[in-house]
Amino acid sequence: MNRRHPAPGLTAGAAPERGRRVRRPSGDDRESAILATAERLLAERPVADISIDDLARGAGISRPTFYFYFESKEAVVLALLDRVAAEARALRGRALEEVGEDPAAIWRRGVASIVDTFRSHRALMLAVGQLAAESDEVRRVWGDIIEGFVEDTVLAIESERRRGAALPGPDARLLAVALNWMNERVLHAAMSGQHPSVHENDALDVLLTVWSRAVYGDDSLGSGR
Amino acid sequence: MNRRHPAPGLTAGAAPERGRRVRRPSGDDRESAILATAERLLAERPVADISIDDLARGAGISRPTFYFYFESKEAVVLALLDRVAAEARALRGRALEEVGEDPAAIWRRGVASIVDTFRSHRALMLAVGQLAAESDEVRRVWGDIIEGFVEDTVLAIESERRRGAALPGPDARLLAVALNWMNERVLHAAMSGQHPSVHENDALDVLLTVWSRAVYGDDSLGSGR
DNA sequence: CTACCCTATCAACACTATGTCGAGGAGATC
DNA sequence: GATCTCCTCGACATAGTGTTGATAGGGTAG
Repeated sequence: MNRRHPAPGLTAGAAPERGRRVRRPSGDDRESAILATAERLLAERPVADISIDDLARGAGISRPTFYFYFESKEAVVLALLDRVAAEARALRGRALEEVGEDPAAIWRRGVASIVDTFRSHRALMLAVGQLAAESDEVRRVWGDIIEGFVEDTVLAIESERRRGAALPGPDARLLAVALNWMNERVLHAAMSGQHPSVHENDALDVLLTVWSRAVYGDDSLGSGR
Repeated sequence: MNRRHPAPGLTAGAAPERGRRVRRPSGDDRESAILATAERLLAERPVADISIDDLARGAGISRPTFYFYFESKEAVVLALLDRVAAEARALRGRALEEVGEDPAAIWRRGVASIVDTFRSHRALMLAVGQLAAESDEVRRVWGDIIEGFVEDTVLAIESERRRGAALPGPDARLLAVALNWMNERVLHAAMSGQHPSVHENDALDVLLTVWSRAVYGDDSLGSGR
């Protein structure tokens, strides 16, 4: 009963447990073979149509062996999500540093980095959306990621209000939660081609317009068309 | 092979096929027993935890008999959704008539009627949210309902722009799609207690604030706190 | 070098759920 | 009373999940 199962999502929620344990190679190989298979299959079809057996066979192992590496299909997706979330945080951090102190640029880059992350990992994002409906664990981890954006947003709104640039009004957190869920939903609809939706290429513009107006009451973030 | 299965969702998309066919009573009784069971069970636990067998047993029939009345679990939920959607359209229609020509009141009532519908059918709304992730059919029907709101919204935005009251800017449809998906997502999060979310009682206020600012650039719809 | 342990592996099983087939029964209609 | 249509279910086929128990083989401690 000496399983590994690194408790997916703790990585995203708390401190990452970086630092691979010393293990003989085959273990890590299998693990990444599973991850790679998941990525490949997700590009082809929805998560719901991928069985644990597909994942196992794709990685060249049997189904019971799969369970030695992951607790479930969700755990695999969560592992992929951890990597992407880390990458996204890095991207976002770099984008925001690069841009200095100009508030308009900060907002633009902040929202744009979310849009970019969705666009460059559409298959994963779609899968997470699916699974979030079924799995408490996935919903929690995804919620934690959104929570990160919300907290950034709250800080930014409050700082802009202090400066007198942003409209006063409802609790910054309420506004932040609403705007960030809007991003998530609009992007999901756009990526999946759900009807009704905006085209992928229009998403950033509309979202920014709504953010701009919701925070400042005007189009000072640009692209109000 | 003389099945009934009224093609759920067509009812929502096109003209409702009102007017029950003349059938001996037991048929309709069974059908509504299934519907009632679904409603009862949905109030207790998530759709995913309700099997077709639960539905059948709850209605006092066997599983194969269930299939005589509905194609699947989704079809049952869709049937419930049809009823609620009709009711919601009526509510919305009445609310808007009652309010005359005052634009601010129209917006407020329009958004409020959506919030109310969510609140008075939370179990169903949650179930639809779950199933929309898995089933194309549910996603399509739900999308059609949202599309209805979007079209109303587009008309209202364009009319307010013509009057010179609303800000010009991005295509009204893009704005409408974003705002309506925001409603959906924020309300879902609120109803399910997903983290992060706004409290159910705060939802209307925040949403209205964002709508107001996105359309007019100010809090002219009131409740900007 | 041998006995032992620990990691890794899978065949086989137990279980749960879905959807279908075919054989009826029971009222209405001819 | 023959027939038709609606309705019903036992029994089956299928597909997926998760677990158990047996085992192979590398590392290592005695």
